[in-house]
Amino acid sequence: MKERATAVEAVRRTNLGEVLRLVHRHGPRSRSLLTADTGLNRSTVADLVTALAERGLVTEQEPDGNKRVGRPSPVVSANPDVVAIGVNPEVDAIEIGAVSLGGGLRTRARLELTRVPTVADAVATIADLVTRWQSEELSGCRIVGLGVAVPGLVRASDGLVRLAPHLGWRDEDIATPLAEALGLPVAVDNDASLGARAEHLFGAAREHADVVYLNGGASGIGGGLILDGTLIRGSGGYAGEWGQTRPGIANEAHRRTHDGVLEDEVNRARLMAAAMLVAGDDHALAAALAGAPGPTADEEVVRQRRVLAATISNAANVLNPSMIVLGGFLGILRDRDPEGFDADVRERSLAVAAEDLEIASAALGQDRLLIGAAEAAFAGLLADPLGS
Amino acid sequence: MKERATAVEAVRRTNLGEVLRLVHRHGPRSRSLLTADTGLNRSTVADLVTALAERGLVTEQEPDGNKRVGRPSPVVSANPDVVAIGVNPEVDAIEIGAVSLGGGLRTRARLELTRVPTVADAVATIADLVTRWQSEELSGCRIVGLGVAVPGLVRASDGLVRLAPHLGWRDEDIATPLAEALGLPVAVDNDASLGARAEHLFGAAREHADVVYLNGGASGIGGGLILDGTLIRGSGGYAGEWGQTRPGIANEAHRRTHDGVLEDEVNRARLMAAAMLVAGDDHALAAALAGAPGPTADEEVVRQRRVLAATISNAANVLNPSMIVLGGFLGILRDRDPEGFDADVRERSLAVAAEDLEIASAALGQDRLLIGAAEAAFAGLLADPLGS
DNA sequence: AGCATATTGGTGTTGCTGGCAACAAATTGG
DNA sequence: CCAATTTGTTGCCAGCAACACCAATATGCT
Repeated sequence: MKERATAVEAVRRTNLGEVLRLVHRHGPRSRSLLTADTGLNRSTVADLVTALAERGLVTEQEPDGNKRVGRPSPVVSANPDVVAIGVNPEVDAIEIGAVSLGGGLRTRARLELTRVPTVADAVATIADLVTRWQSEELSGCRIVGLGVAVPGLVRASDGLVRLAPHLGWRDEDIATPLAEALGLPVAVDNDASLGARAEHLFGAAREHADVVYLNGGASGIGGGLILDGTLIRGSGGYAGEWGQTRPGIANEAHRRTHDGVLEDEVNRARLMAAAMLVAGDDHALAAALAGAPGPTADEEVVRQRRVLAATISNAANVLNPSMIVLGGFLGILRDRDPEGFDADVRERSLAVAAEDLEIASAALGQDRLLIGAAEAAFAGLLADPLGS
Repeated sequence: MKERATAVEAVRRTNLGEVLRLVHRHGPRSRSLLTADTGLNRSTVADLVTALAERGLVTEQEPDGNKRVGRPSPVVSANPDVVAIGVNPEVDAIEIGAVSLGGGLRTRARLELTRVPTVADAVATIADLVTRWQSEELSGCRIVGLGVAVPGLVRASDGLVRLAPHLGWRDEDIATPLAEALGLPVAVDNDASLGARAEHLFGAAREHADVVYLNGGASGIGGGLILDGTLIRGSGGYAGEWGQTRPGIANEAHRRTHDGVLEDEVNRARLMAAAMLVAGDDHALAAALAGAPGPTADEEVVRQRRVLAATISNAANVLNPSMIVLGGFLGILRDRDPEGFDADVRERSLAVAAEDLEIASAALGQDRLLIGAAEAAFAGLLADPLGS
């Protein structure tokens, strides 16, 4: 192996990656469209597509009969037999999905657990299922890697799980044993960051370069941050921990804790209690809140919305995103009256920061984390499509 | 002019820019050091340096006698006769500086004003001085452009000043008339963003890729944000407005306004009042606070520090920077007891986010904005050193 | 002093990449 | 059936960085 590739070869890698990224993220495209999108020469694009097709990364179909003047241009599609595995270990289950190049979820499974998994449990369970998939559902497929979405703090430099409180993991390395068990490259990242990436690529925040993503789960509030089109991880990889910030609460009556952090105040358990629910998913929670008798549930919703809106407008002032995406129960809070919520945020934001700001509830459902995790696994391929 | 440069030529541009950037930002370097830093081949670096020298951007000196084994390597320096002009229009004066390639401030001037300048005033004053400089102090120099640091909100796409409250500017275009008057390219940006860039390149945040910069001035609190090594401007260019965020205040006794924003609570005027000063710069303020009798001044410092620390720890949790730089009177607040302040911030931050976090007061003085503005003017040259 | 060794600059050559022009192919529309 | 239009294909060219080889200059050992 060469110590260092030439800079001209890097151009080739970049261009190959750009073509592959286009067909991966924006669906099948004709060669002529690719030349327009990349700005490269026709002959160059032809060469790049041929190279990708030889490696089995893309396929060329007959031109679609869209009846335009001129010679029809063959359509280039990502090969759906090239897949990445996305994994999301949680307290009660491990979810695994195989995502095709092109973005389609090919298969998925939810493995229920009887106890909170250790790293060894998780590795064994995952390796077992993936190995089975390799000889069944995914036989004939090329698996390029695994991505793991961990509900906790993940060190960016090496993917070490510094702290995943609900799993009870502390300074655990899951990447190495998984990679050894399967012989595949493994990427590990925080779940909210990967959710942000998924919403950015395939969900509510498509085409937005500056995105704030906030997700409310049973365990707390996490976030992801895309600025200038790139996922921001911070110096250690721990960026996005909105749940641990201290919200500005103007009305002291709205405060439930002394000097508490956002996830103490805006909190799924409090909503469940207000809706008089003992258990249930987000869907059940939304329904219960809508049908709850008396003013208690409404008051709690209003209170949490207020605190959340204050936090979001702070984020809008500091980061000036064009899109803020709310996932999990935060989406429920907003959906009770989206216009009112958005107006509340805008009112507390700088006018110029608010003028281009959109707010949306998450578009992708449960598959969000699996897609984001798989995307992290695809990253290496997209950076260097022909690389060994 | 070509419609589109070839991708191989882009490699050349990038490499030329990288060499020039190295000698600009990190001082004179031997050719052999440049090859090591760029990772390029010796012969390539020789070619690049020659091309830059032919354009008068760098000069080569005799090897310094550092007595190392092997053939001595000539030292490459940025040509200090290549300059960019940095400008900072303010309420009471317009500051202008000529910054050399290499980072040195070559000349500067402070033009006192009798009234708040209009855009036309500012353009006339600036153009006048720069024209005089061109035939005197800067005769023989090549001026590559102007950068303007505006105390207000600047639209990223075209440099339009959307709102500069203290100057009374609203939707004003200063770039076009300045560019026409001088025949030079003009870049406009928010003052705090440019201050952040200056601290990042030449000040307290050197070598840090993720930096939060907060500056406290007479008019309020602005900020700049460098993440992943790049200046974050947000979707419209208005990122960094910490002054308009609502701080988390745990102790209600520390609150001075109802539902006020950070710059209502943490505020230079309140400090001046507590120090019983009517006028004075930051130096005078620091001295007065240190010497003020009675507990009033101390209490106000403690109160403002608390509120500021809460805001900063929120930023640390969300952005996970490796360095937070405090400028202006915020630096004074911290300097009263740096260790105590930093500990307060750390205590309210996630442990993992705090472990790599440094906090510092700004290292560059008054020249900060001029250097940052000039750097914005240099950006075009560094992106394409031989371009037209 | 003399020689081997180490490091770097200089020069010409080589290999790779994308652009380009000319030609061929495929389709529409009259 | 032909003109117009658009795109794929082919062969050639220019730009760029790497490489090999030689020259220059220093150190260190004998």
